[in-house]
Formats: sequence, structure tokens, C-alpha cells
Amino acid sequence: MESIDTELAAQIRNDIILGTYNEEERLSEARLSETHKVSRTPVRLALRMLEHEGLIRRSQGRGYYVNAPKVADILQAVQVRGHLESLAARLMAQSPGRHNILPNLEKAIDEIDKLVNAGKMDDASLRLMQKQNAYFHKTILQNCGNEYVGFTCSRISHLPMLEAGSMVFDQQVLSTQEGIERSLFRLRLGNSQHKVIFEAIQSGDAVRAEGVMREHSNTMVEYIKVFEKRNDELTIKDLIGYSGLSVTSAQENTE
Amino acid sequence: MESIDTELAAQIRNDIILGTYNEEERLSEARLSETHKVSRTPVRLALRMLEHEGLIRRSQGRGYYVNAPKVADILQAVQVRGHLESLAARLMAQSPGRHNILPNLEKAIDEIDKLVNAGKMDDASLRLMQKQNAYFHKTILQNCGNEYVGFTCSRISHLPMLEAGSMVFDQQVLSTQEGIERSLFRLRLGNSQHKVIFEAIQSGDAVRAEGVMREHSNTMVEYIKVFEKRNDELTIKDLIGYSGLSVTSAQENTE
DNA sequence: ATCTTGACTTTGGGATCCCAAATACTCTCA
DNA sequence: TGAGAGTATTTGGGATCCCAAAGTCAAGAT
Repeated sequence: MESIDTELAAQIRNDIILGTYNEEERLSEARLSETHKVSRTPVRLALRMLEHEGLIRRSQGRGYYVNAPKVADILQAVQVRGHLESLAARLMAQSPGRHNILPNLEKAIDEIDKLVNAGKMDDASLRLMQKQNAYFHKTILQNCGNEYVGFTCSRISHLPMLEAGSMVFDQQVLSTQEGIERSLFRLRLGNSQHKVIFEAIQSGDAVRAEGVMREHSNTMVEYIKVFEKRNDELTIKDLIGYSGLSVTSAQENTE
Repeated sequence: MESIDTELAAQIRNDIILGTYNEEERLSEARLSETHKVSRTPVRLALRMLEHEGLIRRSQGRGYYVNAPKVADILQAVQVRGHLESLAARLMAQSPGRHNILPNLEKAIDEIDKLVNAGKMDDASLRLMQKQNAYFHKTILQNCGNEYVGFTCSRISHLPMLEAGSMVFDQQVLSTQEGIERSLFRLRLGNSQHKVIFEAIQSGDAVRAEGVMREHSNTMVEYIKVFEKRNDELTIKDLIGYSGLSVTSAQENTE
């Protein structure tokens, strides 16, 4: 368990993201300290944190305004993260020490391959795939030789779906056999991109590593846009549902 | 004047960056509140802020450790910012609303041209050029259509030289006529890159806008590396000196 | 009816006190 | 003399009180 202020920030963040507060609703230290049964000190720390994250705005003498992100914001942030990941792939391909890390990447690829080939799309399998996928992406971010790439990424990872390696699944699609086949195809494609990225990094082909990673990152943006087309009123809550995880546990995984 | 905690954070940040504290020195809330004559509440807020910025590390029950950035860190961060700026250039070239902004960019280019052609490299001229240069870069970041590009950049702009459009000059070089000529050449080159970026954005050539911006951003990294080669023990303090501004006022410009 | 002015309320910021946890130190016993 | 236990100290976290600034509302003057 973290300290109260961190925990509190996580709760309020969750509320903001899930749309519990009204648009532009005003938050006050005093009210939050009452509703959450804590003193104003941790509330203040939590609000400062959320202000840094851009989820609330401070207004001189008027308290804090909620500034809830929209799906469009998530798309923009994912694009930024993807761009940074492509930098990481390029840098890692140029990094002399990369060879010690490569086996770990390969293992993650193999694990995903194994799961995809088993053809199962149950909740447990999805979780395992997400875990390996996240590991693949985080490993590249953290071992590219430029620690500010990972650092900068982490500055937007409080948003849902912004953890490196987050994946989106359409539960409706997963309910039919044909949908499962399509999803498996998508996963196979994604993992084959992983393989290309791996090989490019291994052989030191920085340009290719960057290019494929860019394309790979773009995949999720396009996939979410498909959802948007089908549903104008797509909310972030829906999106988190698509991540294949429960809404509450999605927050717990935030680091 | 900002609130005490912001001001305090700026002071401590300055001290850390300029190397006032020893490597890995421990900071405590109580001591800082004494030395800065404020209570522990704003100290705590300031320390949290600095922790977010990565300048100090919190250790359970042992207070805070100073984590002073090195010149190598600045180089890494500049690389990240440059990469994000190249994304901004690409996106702005694809943005339909860019034409309303283009005149402002052109004006900044013209102003720099005017100053460079005048051939003066005095302090006032340098300041004006820095201002126009910063305006050029910030305008692209803020009008690329993806607000998270600018947001993400701002998450590392607490570091020195990390404000978009910061420039570096070698004061030693500026003391000779030949050095001034070389610096003017460098500025002319930089501004001609600005022009290419401008034209690429104007004509919607996203690939070119991104490529030239990447090259443009890389220039500063290479220039700082020249300093490093000449002086193994190059400190961040030296680097701020190279920015052509006084060490203290460099902090004031932080936004 | 409207504008102005005053008091009242709400807001966040800062100071101070208390507390638990972790550390560091010292004394004692083997 | 060295190891261990117990105590003192230092650490940050939380609660509470006070304050100045800004916003809000109502009453009174024009």
C-alpha cells in the first residue's frame, strides 16, 4: 500500500477518467477531504500530482477544475508514445550493450507465439499475452541507452491505455468464433512485427527498427479509430473495457 | 511571484543543477525548512515536484537523495525533445489549420535573418535571436494539432537547455572576429533550416518537415559534443554559460 | 431597475503539532 | 573484543489551526 496521497490521487484519477465528475466540475480541497475521510494535507498533494498530469487545472482562488481526457486525447497520447518508442527502437539498435538484452525480447516473442498458436482467447491467455507484450515494449524503452525516452514516456502513462504495450480487444468480436480468428490474426501480425523489430535491433539496422516500431505503434491507433467509427459516443470507459481487463483492475496496473 | 512552494522548488532545482549539493547528498524536509526560512508544508510540496522531475529520489525513511543531472543527461534529453519536435513538424504539415499560423513562423524567420545580416553578436542581439528562435520552435509544438506533443516536451523542460529553441554559444569563440563569423555562419545555417521546415509545413510535405526538423535538432547535440571533446570536465554550469545568458536569469526563463 | 459597495463565504496556502517507521547509536553481555 | 538488543534520534506523513485572497451575494443608493 502506498501512502495516502498516492492512493488518493489514484482514486480521484480513476474517477476523473471514468467520467464520475461532470465536465468542468470544480473540486475543492475541503470537500475532497470530507468525502475521502482524510485531512487536507494529502488531498493537496494528490491534487498537485493530478495537476501535473493535466487531469485538473488550478485556478487562482477558484479551486480546481476537472479536465477529463477524451478518447481523442488518448489517441494523441498513444501517438506520442509510439513516436518515442520508435526512437527507443532506433537507439537500441545502435546500442553496443543490446546483445545482453536480446534473449529477453526473444523469450517474450516466443511466449506470445505459443499462446497465439494455442488459439485460445480466454481471459487468462489475454492477460498473459498483455504481460509479455508489455514486457517487450518496456524492455526496449528501458534499454535503449537514453533513459529520458522511458522517463518521458512515463510522464503520460497515467492515462488509460498509455502503459507501454497496452492492447485493445473488442469483447463483442471475441464472442464469435470468426471474431476470435480475426483477433488471432491481428495478434500474429503484431508479433511478426515484434520479430522484425527484434531482428533489426539485433543486426543494428536502426532505420528499420525505427520504421517498423512506428508502424507497429500505429496499429493500435488505427484499431481504436475503427471503434470510433462504429460508435460516435465511444467513451474512455468503453475503451478500458476493450482492454480485456476489468475497469477497476485496469487502474491497479498503473505504475 | 508564484506561491512559496513553486519558488522554493525553483531555488532547490537551481542549486541541484548548478551542483551546489554534493553527489548523492541527502536532503531533509526539516533542514530545508530551516535554511529557507519556511515551514515544512511548502518544502514537502517542492520536494514532491522535484521528485517528479527526477532531480531527487525518495527513499523510504531515509529522506531524499540528490540526483544531479550530468551533461550526458542533457544531451539525452535534448535528443528526446528533438525527436518530439520532429513529430510536431510532421503533424503540423498535415494539419489543415496550419495556414493561420504560418505567418507567425515566417515573421520569426525574418527577424532572425535581419539580426544575422546585421552581423552583430552582442548580448542584446543574442537575446533577441534566442527569443525568436524559441518562438519558432514553441509555435510548431503548440500548433501541431496534437497537444500531447507539447505537453510531453514540457515534462522535461525543467532541465537547463531543454526549453524549446534554446541555443548555445561559446563565449570564447565570440571574443574573436573570426569566431563571430563562424557563429554567424552557424546561425545562418540554422535559419535556412527553419526556412526549409517552414516551406515543408506550408506545402504539406510531412516527411520533409520531419526529416529537416530532426536534422535541425541534431545540430545542437553535435555542437555540445564539440564542447565535450574540448573539455572533459564540462559541467552543466559551463553549458548554461554557453547559452549566452547569465546563470541566474537562465532559471527565471523557465516556464 | 440598475449599478455599486459592503460584508460574508469559500478557496487554497502556510505553520505547527503529533505520530509511526526506520535508522543510528550505545551499552551490555557473552 | 565483538555481537546483539534496546533506546534515542531522525525521517517523512498526516491532522489541524490560522490566514489572506478571491468570489459571491445582497442591500442600498441613484
